[in-house]
Amino acid sequence: MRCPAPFILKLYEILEEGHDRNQIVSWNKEGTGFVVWSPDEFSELLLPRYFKHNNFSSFIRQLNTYGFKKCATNRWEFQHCKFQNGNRHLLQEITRKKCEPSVFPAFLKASSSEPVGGVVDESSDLLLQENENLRKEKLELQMQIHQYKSLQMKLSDSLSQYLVNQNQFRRTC
Amino acid sequence: MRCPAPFILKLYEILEEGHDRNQIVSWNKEGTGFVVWSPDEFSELLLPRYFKHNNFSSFIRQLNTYGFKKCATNRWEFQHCKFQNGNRHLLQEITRKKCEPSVFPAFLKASSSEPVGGVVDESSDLLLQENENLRKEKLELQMQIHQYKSLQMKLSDSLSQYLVNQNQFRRTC
Amino acid sequence: MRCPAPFILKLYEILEEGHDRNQIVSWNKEGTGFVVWSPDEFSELLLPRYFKHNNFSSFIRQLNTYGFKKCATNRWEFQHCKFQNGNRHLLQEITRKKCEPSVFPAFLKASSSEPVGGVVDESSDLLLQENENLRKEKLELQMQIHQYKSLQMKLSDSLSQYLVNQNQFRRTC
DNA sequence: TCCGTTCTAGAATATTCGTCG
DNA sequence: GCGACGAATATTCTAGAACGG
Repeated sequence: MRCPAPFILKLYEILEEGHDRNQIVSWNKEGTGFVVWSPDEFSELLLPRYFKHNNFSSFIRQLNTYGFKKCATNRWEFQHCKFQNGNRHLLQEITRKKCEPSVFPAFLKASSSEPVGGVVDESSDLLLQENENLRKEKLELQMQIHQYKSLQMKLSDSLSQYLVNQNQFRRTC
Repeated sequence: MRCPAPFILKLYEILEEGHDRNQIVSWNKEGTGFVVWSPDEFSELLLPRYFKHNNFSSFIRQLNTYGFKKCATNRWEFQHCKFQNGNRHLLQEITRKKCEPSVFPAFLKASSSEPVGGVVDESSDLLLQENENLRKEKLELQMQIHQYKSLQMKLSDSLSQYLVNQNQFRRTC
Repeated sequence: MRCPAPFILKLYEILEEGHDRNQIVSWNKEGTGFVVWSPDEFSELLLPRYFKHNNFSSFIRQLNTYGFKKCATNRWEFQHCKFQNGNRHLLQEITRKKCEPSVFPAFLKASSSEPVGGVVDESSDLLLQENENLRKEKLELQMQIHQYKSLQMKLSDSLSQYLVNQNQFRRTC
């Protein structure tokens, strides 16, 4: 893994650029988490600078997605064990929680690693899959044909209409 | 389905609010599609008003996601059979394409839905029927294509013939 | 390998001929990548001089084909480890990515060409052939559709172009 | 065959909305 | 109410696929 997730990096940068915005958001005393002191100002001033929205709840959703936990009842303080002041190198260990359906990768791994031989059901399954594909492709073709049909109509209309106009023009020219 | 997808609705509204922005984007003549006449201005002025970005490519990605097709080689003109000027009620029929990461999910679904009891003959029988259907549908498609081919020929002939006449007309005008 | 790929060479030349076009595109500070500062001007002024188009997206596609990566979220900055200011001799190491049909197609191909796992039912074998034929026929259909699509495009372009000329003609007639 | 151009899709992250305990 | 999460849509970056020179 090369670099931290974009969201994590931006969050860290927001805290790095402290200045007088410490009254809006800052690391906690121990540097083991951060506190949003003023959700309103944070949402209106800082969020739009770093993200494509100004909703505090969306920000919270991202925090949860990356495994941050709210760790106080009376203020907006969040923690993640790998998110610490001064330890930028830990950031890349903070990943999305997405629990990967994992049915898939597992299947791929299995099919590629072990010889497919011997299991009769698999061949039938493959045929099913084959037919599934064919059906989908057929739908695609039908949609394409329909579109060209529309275009054709449009073209035909334009042309005939133009011919009419043109004849009138000739007469009056 | 209650109302159209957000993206579709916004797209329609952009075109509805024509005014003098028709030089940036507008319905085509027949109202069966739309043309982005100036991608630059469209990206800088209109996109940020309706979406959270100003990237033309992101806009294109959304169009493709909802099944729109580019239908001209020299302009940014797009069509979708359910996207027509004046037919707002059709918008809700425009939906996102299912991701179905292509072949795999289909395979998984098929294999999981079937009783794993190794009844190969039954599945083979089903596949036979499946193929039968596919063949019939394919014939349908071929007939359709033949029709459009004929129409196309006529159109092309008319147009070229007209161009010839027109040139003669100009000379003698 | 003798000389760099044409695209890579042109890209390098564009950056070499800096002048006052640095406001359109230039090397980054470190010379480890480049930034397109003004995609609009870049597309309209520079692309046509070096390539056969003026589409920014086509330019991006080429960059990706050769393994360049976008390395900033707020600007069009791209990097490739072998693309550095002053190191012209590295350019020939930048090559097109090989198709590498990924895991999937390979698996599918194998399954369709030869009966998997050796012992497969006769009926299944027939179905395999059936599907093979269906696939071929589908390709035929696609080719036909593509032909009509091309014709359609040309027709449409011709017609619209002609209408424009015609209007001009009328005014001056 | 390889490269370039175009159009569309895949895949990952981001944003929004709603629900559940 | 509240904190966490699922799911749908949106945005971004990269790749697939077809065609043509």
